[in-house]
Amino acid sequence: MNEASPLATVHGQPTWQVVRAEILRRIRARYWEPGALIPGEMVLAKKFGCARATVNRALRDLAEEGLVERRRKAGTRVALHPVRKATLEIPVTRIEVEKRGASYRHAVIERETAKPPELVASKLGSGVKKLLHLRSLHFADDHPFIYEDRWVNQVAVPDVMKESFEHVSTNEWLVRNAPFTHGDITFGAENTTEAEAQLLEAHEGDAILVIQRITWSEKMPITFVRLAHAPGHRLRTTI
Amino acid sequence: MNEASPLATVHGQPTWQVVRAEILRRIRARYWEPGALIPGEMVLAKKFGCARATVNRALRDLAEEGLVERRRKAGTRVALHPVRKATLEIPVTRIEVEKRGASYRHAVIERETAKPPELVASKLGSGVKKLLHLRSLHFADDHPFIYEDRWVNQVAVPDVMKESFEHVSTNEWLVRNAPFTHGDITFGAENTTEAEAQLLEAHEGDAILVIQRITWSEKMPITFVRLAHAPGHRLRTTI
DNA sequence: AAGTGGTCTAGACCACGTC
DNA sequence: ACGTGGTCTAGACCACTTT
Repeated sequence: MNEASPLATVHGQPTWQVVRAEILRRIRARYWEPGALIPGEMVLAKKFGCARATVNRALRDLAEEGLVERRRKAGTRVALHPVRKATLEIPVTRIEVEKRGASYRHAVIERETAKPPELVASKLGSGVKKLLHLRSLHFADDHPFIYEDRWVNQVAVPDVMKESFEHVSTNEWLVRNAPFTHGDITFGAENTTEAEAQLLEAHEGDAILVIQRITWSEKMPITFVRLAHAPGHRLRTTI
Repeated sequence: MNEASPLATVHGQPTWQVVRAEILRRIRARYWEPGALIPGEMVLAKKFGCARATVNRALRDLAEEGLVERRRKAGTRVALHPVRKATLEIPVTRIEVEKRGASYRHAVIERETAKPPELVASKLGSGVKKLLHLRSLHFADDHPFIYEDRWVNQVAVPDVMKESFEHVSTNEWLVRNAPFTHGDITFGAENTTEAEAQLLEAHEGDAILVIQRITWSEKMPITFVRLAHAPGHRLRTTI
């Protein structure tokens, strides 16, 4: 096991990635054990024969992935409990359907201005009164794909009242017209109610994946949406 | 709307984040519309009164988030379909339970060396023959939390045969003794079978969140695991 | 008080992809 | 061929913490 080889002889790859890979190798080989202190950036830079900024880039990347923990003055340590992070892409429904090679279509089932149920109101904040309620279905190749139940804050997005959403899905329209700054998402499994089952062409009680999302623009809540996916729907990702 | 203010008068925040915020503001304000070409790094650097590397850092960050698309020679464009990415943290089960303020305990239900079902075998690759099969339950405050069904490749992790997993969960042991390089994850909803329902103290047919994970060390498959969560379990994250 | 990472700069060279 | 982003460097100053 080589100790201090000045930059491994790898080509094509940027130096910081080579450094990153070498540090990763040492961590995995237990050369630096979990919880152990890794040499400082200047030391590593000299060892690898590169600039400190390059080592910094490598370590910063590893820190973002949760494999090392960095603190000023305290130094860099190998993470005790490397929390792996899986990133799920949240595309617009139309794109998601088309990516599966299916044709997309959507239909608005109900559209009303109404008082939200307590559950929705509490999540959006008590100050939100005027809400547009939209229920719609997204289809993939004419099969129900997602049943969407959405509440939109009219104060945050006044233009929403002018749009029928017959040609553009609410989802896509909002991305264009009311970009959000941040949001909360929860993933869960639920048994379909009779009504949902009918809409999704499923059987009552079928297990479905339900995603709830609330988005804000700064401090102003924009929308709450509950997406009930057809049975069998799966989310995939890699780590 | 100020046009070319050399660095906004924001304090405490690193310059690259100020630049990033300003670019983000212009995108959201439609100053640069979706699909539009953003000025080059050198131009922006001069406009903001900072070094090109600083602008680069800001734009690189935005690119990673999917808000802009960058290509050499072609330049930087505002993304047409900003794919938001939600990052889910995948902690060791024990940590996840303890983070909820509950006490953790686990129990091995079954342990055998067996031929995997076709479904598992196909996912791990046909070359994998010797597998350890482990079924176990994870408890939170003595209530079933996750039912785990796991297959471990004995060739990749020979030491696995020496461990009883009565004191350390397989999950945690593998993190220590067989770190993986990458993996696939799928999230789905399923109705519990009668057997599962009994283990999870649920009713047959209850909707549960099921996570399947396959991990590799380079090209060697390490383990396949199916995690059946107790009814009502939710994953949360922010975007 | 001192050491470590965080950031910034000015300049340079290079790789890629468009032209 | 040429322009843009990608990377690298050497040096500097600063912020945060631990000692």
